[in-house]
Amino acid sequence: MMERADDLGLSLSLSSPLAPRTHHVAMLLHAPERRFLEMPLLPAKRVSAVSADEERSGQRGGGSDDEDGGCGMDGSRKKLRLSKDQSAVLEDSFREHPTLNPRQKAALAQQLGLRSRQVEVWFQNRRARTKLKQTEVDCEFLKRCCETLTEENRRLQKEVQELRALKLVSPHQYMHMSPPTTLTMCPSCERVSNNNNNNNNFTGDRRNVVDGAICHRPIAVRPQ
DNA sequence: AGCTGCCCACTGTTTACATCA
DNA sequence: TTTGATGTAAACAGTGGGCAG
Repeated sequence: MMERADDLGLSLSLSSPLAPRTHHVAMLLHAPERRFLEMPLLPAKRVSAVSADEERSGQRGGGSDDEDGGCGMDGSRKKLRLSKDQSAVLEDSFREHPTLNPRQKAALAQQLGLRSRQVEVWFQNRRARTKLKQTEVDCEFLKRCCETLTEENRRLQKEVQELRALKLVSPHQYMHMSPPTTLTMCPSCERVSNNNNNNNNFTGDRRNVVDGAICHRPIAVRPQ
């Protein structure tokens, strides 16, 4: 029963102060990935489950059992389940600042009726979850990049083969052909562009245009 | 150099839910 | 259809190491 990340609906907002510090790949994400990252916060299934449990147990919201560390009379630790409201407040707070200073922590703990330690642990776990989900997103994105590049490579190999064959068969016609698809890699930003639309790599203007931005050290790659 | 507090990674326990016989 | 066993994912929490003040 592997739940997909988007089913879980965890928010991994790139606007989070956590994101730029820890995840470089996230900065490269295109629109679909962004949409995923901006999904709602709580897994709906879990929310309803907790609510049902709340109704059954009548516990929740107060952490009144926590000064003893949540242990029952027999010494067994009773697992705490945060209420929907507590979770919502914590999530809101997390979105504002993924790490807490001692004052914020104490205030939040008081507001929610929890121990500071519980708030601290919740934030630690929340950061870990965020990181895990982000890693999954990054992995998925890189996988798609790899597939795209593999496909592009295959296409270009084929094109090279065809051009070589053409060159052998009719060299004269080959000389008068328009330039084939050519990829140009910018050495500074390491991005690859298709210069079919701008042939300035092979004209007077030797600058390299990558997605509209002009880089200054052109490298032209042409089929042999 | 030792202390303290914080964070992270790892791990264990508990809980809820899905599936199947 | 109901029920109990089982597997899995998620949430909460403890522990130890690293690091900065």
